[in-house]
Amino acid sequence: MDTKHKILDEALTLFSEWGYANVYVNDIAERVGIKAPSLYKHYKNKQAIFDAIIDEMNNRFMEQASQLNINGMDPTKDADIYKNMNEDSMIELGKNLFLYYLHDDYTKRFRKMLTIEQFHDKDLAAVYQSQYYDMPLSYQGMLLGLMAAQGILITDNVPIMTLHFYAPIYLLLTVCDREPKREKEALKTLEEHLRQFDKLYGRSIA
Amino acid sequence: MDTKHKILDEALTLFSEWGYANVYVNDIAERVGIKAPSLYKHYKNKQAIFDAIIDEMNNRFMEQASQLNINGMDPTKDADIYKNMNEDSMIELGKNLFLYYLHDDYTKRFRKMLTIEQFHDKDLAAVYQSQYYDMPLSYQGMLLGLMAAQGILITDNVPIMTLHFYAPIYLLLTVCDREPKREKEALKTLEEHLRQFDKLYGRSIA
DNA sequence: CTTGACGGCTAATCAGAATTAGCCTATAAT
DNA sequence: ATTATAGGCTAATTCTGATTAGCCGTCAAG
Repeated sequence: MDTKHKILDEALTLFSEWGYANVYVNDIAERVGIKAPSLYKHYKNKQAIFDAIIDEMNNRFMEQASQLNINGMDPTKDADIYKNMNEDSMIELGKNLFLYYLHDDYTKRFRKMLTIEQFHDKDLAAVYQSQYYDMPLSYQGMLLGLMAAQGILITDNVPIMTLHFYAPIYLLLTVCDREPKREKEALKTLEEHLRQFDKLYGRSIA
Repeated sequence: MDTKHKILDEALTLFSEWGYANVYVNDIAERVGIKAPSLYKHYKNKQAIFDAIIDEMNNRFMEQASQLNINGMDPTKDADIYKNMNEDSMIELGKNLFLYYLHDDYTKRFRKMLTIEQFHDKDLAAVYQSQYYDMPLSYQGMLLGLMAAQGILITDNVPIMTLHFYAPIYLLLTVCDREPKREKEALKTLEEHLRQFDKLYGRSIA
């Protein structure tokens, strides 16, 4: 990886753990394996490093969103993927979602950084809201809605059902971000949550 | 309020919005209405202010916990309070919990500060975990468990039912912390969540 | 071969924020 | 009345961390 990019990478790691203000350009340089002044050959200043990270994130999220939209717009694609959905699809969806959020290194660091910086930056708050509230609810709402349409799940209120699906996942995620050692426990709880969710909304109860 | 305490109060306000490192002793002093050096008549240094806030919080939480414990230990007290519980009790419990967390000024500021500082301080992470995961689940688990014992709620897994009750409340709380303007929307969602929860677990379904 | 851009380094410099020194006033206890 | 203390102020001082200056080696393009 070229230095310029390694700087962003290491900076993100540090920012996500300590917050912007607690990280010194020196720390970043050290991890990159150069001296602090050399950073300035690549970025105008510390703030520019932060901004570049945000930019990169925006790009990634934009890609991600456009992909979702394309699928959302194209019923054949959806049908293709979800034509043989069943109860297990839902459980898979939950587990995959959780594990992706939890283990994807970039996502994880970015989420933690957002968590730390959200309150003093409106834009970051908005990004957080979008990534961890609005988009998950609407995207998963679409999937669960499909399942409901097929009678796999039963409800008269898809958004709230989606909330019931997602909120525990989110809560467990924050637990693991805070104390990774609780991951095993969280995974067990996740399993139980999904099984119970299936009992509550699955056709088994009808 | 005496100066010494006002310092803690204003510092907490600032820390909860900007994080420890982004707040200057000058800012605190200004809000208190004194000059920065005067702060040092009350606290050894900036860190001591932070520590005093944590101390105060520990005391409050300890009190709170001991009260819960006393109730938990004393079945007559519980019976007294919860003998005529019904579906509405559960809805009340949810709304009160949410509104208390959301509007209690001290709680709110402290929660936001914890959110910001949690990742670089094991102790704070533990406090957060306790206050917003373990304790709510165990305390509400007790209450919902009582309701289940009385047949008001039906489940074979009280902990997961409690998670289903609490996780959406927590998620909506974080939404409001981030963007208070979404409070109305969140309250509406909360209502729907609780009604749906009642449908899913209440005896109406049995 | 030689030159200029790139990216590294050391040694300043700058800026800003925490903290200390030392003084002053009010007040409460002797 | 005297004095000790609490708590405020202004004016340093100190510390720390970001940034700049200026030097140097490498290497690719001409």
